[in-house]
Amino acid sequence: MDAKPKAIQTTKKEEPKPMKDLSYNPGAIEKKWQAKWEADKLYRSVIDERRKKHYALTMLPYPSGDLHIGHWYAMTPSDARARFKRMQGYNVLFPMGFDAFGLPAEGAAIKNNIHPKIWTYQNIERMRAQMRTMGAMFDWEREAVSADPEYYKWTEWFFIQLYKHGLAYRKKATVDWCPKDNTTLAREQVKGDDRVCDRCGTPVIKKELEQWFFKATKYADELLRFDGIDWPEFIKVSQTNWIGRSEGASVIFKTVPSGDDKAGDPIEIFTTRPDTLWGATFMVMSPEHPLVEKITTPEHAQAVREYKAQAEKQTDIQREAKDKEKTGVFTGGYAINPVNEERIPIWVADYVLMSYGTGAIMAVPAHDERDFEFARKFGLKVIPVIQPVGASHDSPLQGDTMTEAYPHEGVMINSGQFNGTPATNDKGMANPAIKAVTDWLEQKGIGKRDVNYRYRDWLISRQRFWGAPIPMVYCETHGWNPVPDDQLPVLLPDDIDEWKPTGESPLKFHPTWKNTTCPVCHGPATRETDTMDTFMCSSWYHLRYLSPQYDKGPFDEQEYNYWMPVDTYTGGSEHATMHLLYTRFFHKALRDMGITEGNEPVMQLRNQGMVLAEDNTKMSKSRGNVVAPDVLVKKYGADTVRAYLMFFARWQQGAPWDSQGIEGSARWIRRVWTLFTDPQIASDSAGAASEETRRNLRRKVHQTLKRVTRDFENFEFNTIISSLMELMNEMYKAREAGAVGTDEWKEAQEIYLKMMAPVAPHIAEELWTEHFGKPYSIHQQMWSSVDEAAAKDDVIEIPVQINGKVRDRISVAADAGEDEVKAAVMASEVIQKHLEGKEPKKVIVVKGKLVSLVV
RNA sequence: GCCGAAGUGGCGGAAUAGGCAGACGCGCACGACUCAAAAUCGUGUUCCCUACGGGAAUGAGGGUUCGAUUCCCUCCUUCGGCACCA
Repeated sequence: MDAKPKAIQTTKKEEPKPMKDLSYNPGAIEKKWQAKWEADKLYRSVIDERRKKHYALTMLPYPSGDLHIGHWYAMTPSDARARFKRMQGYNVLFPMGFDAFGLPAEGAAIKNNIHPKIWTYQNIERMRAQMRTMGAMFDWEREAVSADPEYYKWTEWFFIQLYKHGLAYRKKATVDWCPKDNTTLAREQVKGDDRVCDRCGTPVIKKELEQWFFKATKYADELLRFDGIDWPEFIKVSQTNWIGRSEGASVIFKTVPSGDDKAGDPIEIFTTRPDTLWGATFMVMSPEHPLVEKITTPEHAQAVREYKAQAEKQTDIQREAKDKEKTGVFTGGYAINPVNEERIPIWVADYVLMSYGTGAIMAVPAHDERDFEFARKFGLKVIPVIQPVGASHDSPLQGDTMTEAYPHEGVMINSGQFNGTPATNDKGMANPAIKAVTDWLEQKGIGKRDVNYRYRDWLISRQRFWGAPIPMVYCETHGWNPVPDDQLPVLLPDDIDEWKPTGESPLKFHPTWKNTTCPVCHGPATRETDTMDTFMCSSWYHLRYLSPQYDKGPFDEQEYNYWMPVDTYTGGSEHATMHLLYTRFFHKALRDMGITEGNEPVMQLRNQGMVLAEDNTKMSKSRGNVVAPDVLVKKYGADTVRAYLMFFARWQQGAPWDSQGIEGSARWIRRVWTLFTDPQIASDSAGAASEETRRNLRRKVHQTLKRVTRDFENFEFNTIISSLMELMNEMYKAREAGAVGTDEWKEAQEIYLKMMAPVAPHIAEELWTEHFGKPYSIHQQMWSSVDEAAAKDDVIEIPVQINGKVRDRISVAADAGEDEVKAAVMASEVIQKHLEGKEPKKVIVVKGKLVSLVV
């Protein structure tokens, strides 16, 4: 039959009827569905006690102005997983908001003379619109913006709660100061060897200032425990390193009285090696140690004064440089080693830091590299007290001839009744020598078990405008008092016009803002003009999402009880020791104040990697290598951008962008479209498929479903896409074999679209609803379950190895018994050829996997 | 120096209970369609050799095993955390 005349005839007759547009037009489809989903409140999450909840959280962005590809990389795979969870039947909460306080807004204020609030809210509006193009299932009714007064009212309230519970306090301290951002920083926000500001990369300097702190160190031990939470190993390790717990003992050394007013002040030291006490041949104090002056004898006063002065002048980087030669001066004073009554000299040296331990140490040169270097330079005594095992006969350690310290395991010597006790490389009380000596010290009352941390309290004062005000008031007579709750929030003024950074908060220079009355006596008082670290705002945003309009408290308890804790949290790993540590501290502090429950806010944490530029460097505006998602969405559609971001790298690792690579994902989306919409397919040899074709199709579908389900669970997005591509390729082949129209084909289509829905929500909806006429919405469908029987292979091809080398492949029934398989192997000509008539010594049959012959 | 993660084709990567290394995609090559190009479709693509066959290969070396990308030991490289922290 000739089809051509017929076709011409049809066209003529049916001309008035417009042809359905069958080409894939992502721009139109995506806009259409985004509008409908929003109008229908498809992604509104409300408490439903009958269903299991799933709180999926992704880190909220700073409204810097434009959504970049990194935001997409963080958010769209997280969205896909949240969608998957939803299809699995969970009641999913997936909120979004803005971390809206922060420095760049002030930078813009200075540059463009625009109020930070205006700049910030303009950016938020722009980014919201950009985010809508992602087609994510954000519940916008739960949006929270940390710069909204309704939000920061509660940030202030939390501060007051912490203050009232003794967890917020003010003290004068040597603090880190960024000279570019003109503000103090928390220790976590100073990074790297060169101690630079985390935000701007400028090296920080030290300043002596009175600031507000949160008592995070109270939770040091608890923060080291990660019980019951599924967090990446390296985040836990980073936090553990940061907290830096070391176990040891504190010991009190009495000083030798040598003048009228120096009647033997005791000096406390901390050591992790109390087992080496007998080897302590001198003491070293930090130049800042308060007892230095008292201990120093008149003859040494001049030298000590000079040394202190030069130490003060040096920066931390100079002082803490590891290759720096040791310096120090003798004070003229002596201490008594409490374990053997030896008189030992007391020195001052800057290698001992006032900020750690007690600012004074016992020096054991034989077993500590730093002390050894110091002792050799200044000719101080070296007494070994740990002898390496085995070395004792031929070359025992000797104080005079040692060339380096011996900080390793051995046996105690020169240590009285402890001689012979084995000292291992174990730290703390796991070391028998340390344990024995510490127990003895406690018995004798000389010292006690002690623990020291690197971790410091969180400095939260910032000398900046655009942050939540610290709600404290100072009165000459009543000191510091919190602003009464009914006066919260302390609002930021709109009428500010001087932004120049001066090193003090712009609020200080506002003519009236700081003037208020004392909450106690109602007399004149002044407000704190510093604002809070923005990490304070982000420590609790996951709670504000629960009820952003709630005004009786920071959150609605009912919402809390249903949704918390966060089930999965996704975001960048650069926050390992900042936000992710602060938020844990915050939750524990709130728990102790009776505000939250449970020990941890976040159960499962996963970090995405970074999308690098095509030249393998970090994307930056100055390099001009930034990939703009808006342009990509316009060219390919959001579904393709989403798919490519999930496909192009291991999500938790990241990779350089590849502008050609995205074509592969675009092709996949288009080929799916064609496969499901091409009218030719429906007519071509439909229904003629053999039993085998249909069985194979169904098997592939269920095998894919199994893998995709598993990979979604494990955040392995790249293999989800490749499995879907593979199945699509199979379906094209099945189409050629006439599978279209069969029950297996229909099932394949349905499962395919459901698997695709979390990845590419728009095209999946369009095909599901418009082309197959299935009930709207695909995003409210249940995830299909795997038919294990269908997924099972019935005939498998297995390799046959001879001495570990694959020589042939044979086809056997999947459930074939060992004898059957063996027979099939022996029947192979190739195998017989390789055996050369020999009988295999051993035949290993691994069911369903392979056969291995040993000759 | 201590702690952690990772090293697989030209590239991103797959192989998730020790069992066919290189799935899927990019790129490249060839072919079909086209006047031509793009798009699309098809075929091939780890390396080496005397090439319908054979050998080597998952950072390097060793070990366990019939069999190791996978487990164990030593080392190298890259990335991240800590570091004069007593």
